[in-house]
Amino acid sequence: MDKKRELPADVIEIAKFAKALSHPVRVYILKKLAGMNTCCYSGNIVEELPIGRSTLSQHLKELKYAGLIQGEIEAPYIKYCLNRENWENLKKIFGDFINTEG
Amino acid sequence: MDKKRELPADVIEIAKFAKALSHPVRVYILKKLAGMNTCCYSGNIVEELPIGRSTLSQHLKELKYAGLIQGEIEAPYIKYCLNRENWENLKKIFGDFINTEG
DNA sequence: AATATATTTCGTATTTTTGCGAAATATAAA
DNA sequence: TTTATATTTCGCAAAAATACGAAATATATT
Repeated sequence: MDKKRELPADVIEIAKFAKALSHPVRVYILKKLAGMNTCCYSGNIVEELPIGRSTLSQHLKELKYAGLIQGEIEAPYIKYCLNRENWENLKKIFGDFINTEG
Repeated sequence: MDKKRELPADVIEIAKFAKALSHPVRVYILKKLAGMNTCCYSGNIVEELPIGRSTLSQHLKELKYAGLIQGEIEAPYIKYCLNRENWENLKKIFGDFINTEG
């Protein structure tokens, strides 16, 4: 029987990505960006959702922090795109997790 | 351009499952249960992790609430097992999500 | 330089999550 | 029936997440 220990790194990584996906607004944004093979603007997203601009901004910030999206200035807009590299990483991590087998 | 609307049901469902996975202790438990093709006891889990018994109990409660595990009394223990049906559901939901394409 | 537009940051309030120890519960064993 | 064991629930405190409007920032246009 294993003794008390820290949680394994892969488990922590799964939880970190899951946390980024734990709010429907963030899932919506990621799904949109992964679905369109293009990018989008904060202003367009906020028109589709029942939240304010500053709230959206916070969700975008969290997705940036998780490395899942990136913003590029295209003044006066900011164009948000999926971070393909980390998105692939998330796919791998989650793919492995849901295929956990005995 | 779409007008402000509620978030789609599938997006909400993804976020709900992601929330259940947003804490490493809960990921650890699910991974363990999905990996072993068997069940386990609260007492065995708590010995492996750096958290107290009542804290673990709360995490188990959340996983139960999310429908991902179920407990069966096997006095004086409680045997926790994966809820295979909902686990399959999570696999499908997440599988579809990570395969979101343009 | 002044104005208009898009977005973020700040300050704040509310709610939710996380964690713990003590007490309660339930049941097996003596 | 008493005692011991496993787990949960309760009560609480601290931290994090969520949301908003007002103000700040940055930059294009006039």
